[in-house]
Amino acid sequence: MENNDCPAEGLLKLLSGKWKPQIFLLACSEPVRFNSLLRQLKGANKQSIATALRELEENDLLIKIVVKEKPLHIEYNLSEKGKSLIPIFQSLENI
Amino acid sequence: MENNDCPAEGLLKLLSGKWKPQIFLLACSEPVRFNSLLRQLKGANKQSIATALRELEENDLLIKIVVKEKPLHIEYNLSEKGKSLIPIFQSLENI
DNA sequence: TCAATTAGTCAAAAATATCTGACTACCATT
DNA sequence: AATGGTAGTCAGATATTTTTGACTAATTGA
Repeated sequence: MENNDCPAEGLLKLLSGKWKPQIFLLACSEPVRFNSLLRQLKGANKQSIATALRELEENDLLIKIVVKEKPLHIEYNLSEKGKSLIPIFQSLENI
Repeated sequence: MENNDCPAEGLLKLLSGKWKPQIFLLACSEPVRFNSLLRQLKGANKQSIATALRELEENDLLIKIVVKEKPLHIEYNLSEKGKSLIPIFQSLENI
């Protein structure tokens, strides 16, 4: 079922979910967190956010980090691969 | 239901369908046609191709042209907006 | 100790997207 | 007149995505 004819298709699919573009955008400015996203993204639900974060992490756009501080929590940081997408997204905005 | 927070989201959604990336890729090298796509894209069906072409046209990535030649037919050409996406797609390929 | 916050999982329902098969309509060839 | 190619449309079925609500489990603050 794999189709590698279109080289950009993988990236496109990866960012095509209902919430992923917004999560990615937020992750561009600062590390994102599960419950925080749930509050920020109006209309989103746990399941969808969990799935989006997992898939973004599996595809190395985000890096999951357990922060051992005050209120022990988990952060998702933009990876180097993720950062390399930023200028591409910016050029998309002006079309 | 509209969400304009993420400026690249529209483009992303527009190219997120099952067949659109492949159709767009083909349209980059030459004008595409309905029945021709139906033969080239293994597993695709009329309905999906018709929908993809319509949406790509509605969003000004493709331009529908009735060619009044030998076997009267319809061509979908890449628009200027569509052409401006090519370098962006190329940069996506190398990530 | 109780309540809230953290970050989830799970199964089932609802909403979307895609596919199938039948049908239309025009034109050209046999 | 029948066949095949052009480019679709339509309704209904199937498949995929997303949502809902209940639940878990560890940590924190009062």
